[in-house]
Amino acid sequence: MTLVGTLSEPNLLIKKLELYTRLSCREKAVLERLSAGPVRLYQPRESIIRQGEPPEVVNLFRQGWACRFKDLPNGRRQVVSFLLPGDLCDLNVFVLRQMDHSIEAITAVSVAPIARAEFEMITAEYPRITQALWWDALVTNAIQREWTTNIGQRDAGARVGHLLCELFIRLRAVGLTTGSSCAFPLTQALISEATGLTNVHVNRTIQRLRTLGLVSIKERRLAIPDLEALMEFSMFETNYLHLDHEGRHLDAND
Amino acid sequence: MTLVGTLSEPNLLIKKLELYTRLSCREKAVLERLSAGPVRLYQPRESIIRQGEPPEVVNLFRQGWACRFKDLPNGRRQVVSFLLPGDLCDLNVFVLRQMDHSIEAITAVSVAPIARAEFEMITAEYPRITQALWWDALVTNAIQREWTTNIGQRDAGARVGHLLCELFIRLRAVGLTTGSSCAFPLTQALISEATGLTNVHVNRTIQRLRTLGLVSIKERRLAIPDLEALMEFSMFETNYLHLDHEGRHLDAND
DNA sequence: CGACGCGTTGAATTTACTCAATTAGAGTGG
DNA sequence: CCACTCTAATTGAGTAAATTCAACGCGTCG
Repeated sequence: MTLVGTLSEPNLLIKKLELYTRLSCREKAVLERLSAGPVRLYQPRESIIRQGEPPEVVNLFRQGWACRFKDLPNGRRQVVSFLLPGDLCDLNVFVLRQMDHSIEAITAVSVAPIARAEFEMITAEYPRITQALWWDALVTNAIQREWTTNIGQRDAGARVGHLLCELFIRLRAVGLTTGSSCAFPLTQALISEATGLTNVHVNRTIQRLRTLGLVSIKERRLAIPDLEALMEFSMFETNYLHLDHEGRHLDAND
Repeated sequence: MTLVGTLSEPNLLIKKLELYTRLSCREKAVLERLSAGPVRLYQPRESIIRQGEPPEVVNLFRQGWACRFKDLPNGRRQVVSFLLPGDLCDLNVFVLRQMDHSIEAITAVSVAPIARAEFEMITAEYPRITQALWWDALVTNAIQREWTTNIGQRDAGARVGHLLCELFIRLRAVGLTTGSSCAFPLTQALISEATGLTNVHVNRTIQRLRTLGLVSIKERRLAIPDLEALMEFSMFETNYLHLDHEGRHLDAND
């Protein structure tokens, strides 16, 4: 892990929270400042935090992809979520003593660590932001429930398709897609660890999705020519992502 | 659903929260009062809230078992968690506009609905309780991640065994076990919906666990003669339940 | 070049599913 | 008390989905 100075990309956390409710300029400025501090950089495959360690900061993911996973005694592991730019993790820092899972960089990752004091300042003084952070945490849970459902009920084709839909839509929500495609750094091995399938089977499954014209993955990019069709095929329903501005009654005016 | 007056059982929410941190007498009194109001009763299989509806109250489960589940377009459903006495659900009431899952009674269930105002009073005035409620919410997430892992990585035997370990230990944590056994109202069909297996396969799996002397389920009771052995068999590690008094630094003195 | 990561393929095997029928038990009403 | 009904548990046989194991191709990088 490397520490470097300030970066200046668009703040995707703000973009994401505004899917829930409109923030005021002042609130946005506060969030900008939060994530404008020094940044930690991680290399692909580098560990960000490990199972058993105490969490120390709230991490805001600025660039790159990471995954949350659990190791099992038999040597296998389950990826339980993917962390994308704009995502927050480890809100448990203020409560839990030790991590029950690990987080690891997939690509090069830049993270803005947010200290406890800053967080408490926000929750004390900016109720609308606090509410939006709650929304984010609850959506994270909803995603976790959907993953349970995905692995438990869908066959390999729909299961992989569902994961691809989710990632595409989450990326689109923060503006990281271009038309019907997006950057896609996941290897088939990672997809298999996330879906509970073997890498061999994932390979054959993706080939089938390709043959059906539903997806195309090449050169680290994912293209979904007909998202509606893939959603139908994968029994994907967007509601669990709660992206339809559900906090509109709280919208700021300025 | 039926409304009835006050009941007086031991308050399992308090018991559960004290696994995290010791509460003061005053705090306990507040929590007692919270859940001492009128109670809602549900019959087995009765719906408590349905996917798509807006959540209206925070429900504290006082008696009985319920399950949270998601319906799929193909008619199947996935049970994503079980709600036991002392559990809270639908903290999302203040944030999300619509439920992305349903909740249904398994046995006869009695629930104490907690209004928004009461909740806000607590978070404003009782930081230690608030912290403990956060702990509860975070543990709920940790459980959801473990379920994802369970379904994704363990074979049928360990998967069912793991579920039984979890339920037993959660019940034990609130004092609802007797020696090595506990009430167990789940049908094999429910177990299959929770584990992503078919009921036929669950049946054969439980028979195997029985033959191995690991569990015995009869007359709506579960007995686990050697919990250590079942945990080993199921690759069960308790850490994700965060039951070891992690908030001890916050303990009340009186 | 050689090592390595990643994707791909084949063949055999196993786990879990499907479908259908049967048994057991609890509860109901005549 | 017994027939009737329902739900839940159980069994058997055939099938399908996914796994395992092993090997190979291909591009990148040191």
